[in-house]
Amino acid sequence: MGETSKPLGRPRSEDARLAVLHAADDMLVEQGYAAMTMKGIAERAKVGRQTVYRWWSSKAEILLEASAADAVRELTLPPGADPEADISAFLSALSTFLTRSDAGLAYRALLGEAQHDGKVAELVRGGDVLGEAARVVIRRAGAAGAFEGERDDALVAELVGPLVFRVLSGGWDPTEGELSAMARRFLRR
Amino acid sequence: MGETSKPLGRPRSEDARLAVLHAADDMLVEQGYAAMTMKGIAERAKVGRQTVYRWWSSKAEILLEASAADAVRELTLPPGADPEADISAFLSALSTFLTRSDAGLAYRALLGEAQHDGKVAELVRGGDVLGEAARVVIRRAGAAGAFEGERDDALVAELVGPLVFRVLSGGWDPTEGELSAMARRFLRR
DNA sequence: TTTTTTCGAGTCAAAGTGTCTTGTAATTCT
DNA sequence: AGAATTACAAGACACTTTGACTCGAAAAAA
Repeated sequence: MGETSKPLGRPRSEDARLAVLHAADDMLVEQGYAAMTMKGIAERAKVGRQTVYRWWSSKAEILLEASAADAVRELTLPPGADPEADISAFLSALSTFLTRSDAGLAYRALLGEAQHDGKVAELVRGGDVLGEAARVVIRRAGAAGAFEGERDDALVAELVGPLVFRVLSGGWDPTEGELSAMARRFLRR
Repeated sequence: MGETSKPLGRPRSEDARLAVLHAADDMLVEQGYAAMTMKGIAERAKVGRQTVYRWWSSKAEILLEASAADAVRELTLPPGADPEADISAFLSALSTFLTRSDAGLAYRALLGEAQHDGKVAELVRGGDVLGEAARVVIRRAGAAGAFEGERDDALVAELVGPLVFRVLSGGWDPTEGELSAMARRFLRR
């Protein structure tokens, strides 16, 4: 059962796939989420409209695929010297991601859309980008045995919740000092 | 300069205003944010389309006005017996607000929209409903002198951030036990 | 009574939606 | 080689929303 036979017919065009992904990313950055349309993406990517609808059913899906890989890359860091430096570096990366990176812009757009679109909510729940990255850092900091008997999700929320909340609700751009204060507070618990 | 003379012309109809607000609220609950349209709201409120556009420029603005008052009411609680009970009760109210109340549904929709619409972002920043309510509770708990020299915004984010993050990113519905654990953690810092 | 502003109702062009059609290209199966 | 299958770009199609606009009527101050 290891090998699936090659599917019939003309294979999917990787060129077309990438063109759509890049067009979506560019349009989000240049014109904003509201101005993004399926029609506009198809035209910009020089791709048939049906080709877009065949593989994605909404602009949210396109955006998710376009940004997920970048998000993971930007939030995956080498281990720091000590737990405080490690956590602090992660919060700093998260802050930059949320406020400055294209992928972060897409993440916020998606999280936003998830609040009033059930399908997007499932997508976001499924590809839990932030959570994955945060868990790695938390485990590293807790290797010595702290955080015993605490739910993973609760810890993730404790770590990223305050920062994410401030960015989402106010467009706040934190200083390094505030970030390391947050890191210290998280570790003393 | 205390008194402004009465404006000329036909006064704004309070009936029309309320009809629009109620129509928007009902449509959000019954059909969801995506299905809400300016046209639909006007028709349901039995109001001219121009009347809607004259006073509000987007469905987000209507929703904000429709839910702001309710939100404040639902999140304003009588003081509790002790700080822990007080904070715990607030988190419980916040959780119910976010996951079950109509106004909370509107709040999440607005916070979502703010992520990809600058105008909505300013509206949300301006009418900082959650922050106002949280500050009251925090001040009450800190009356004895805790939390000295800490920025208000930081404290608000510490208190509500983890809960809000979990609801926004996963539609999570917390138990009473988890809420009081969060309250205790917030007070021991 | 005149002026000013709002009211409900509706028209209109522009744009997006998602499906469908047409003709062509790429790949596997017989 | 030829048939079957699937993807491709281009665009037609009916439907909907948008936001500016027009119309005549109504409500209040000057």
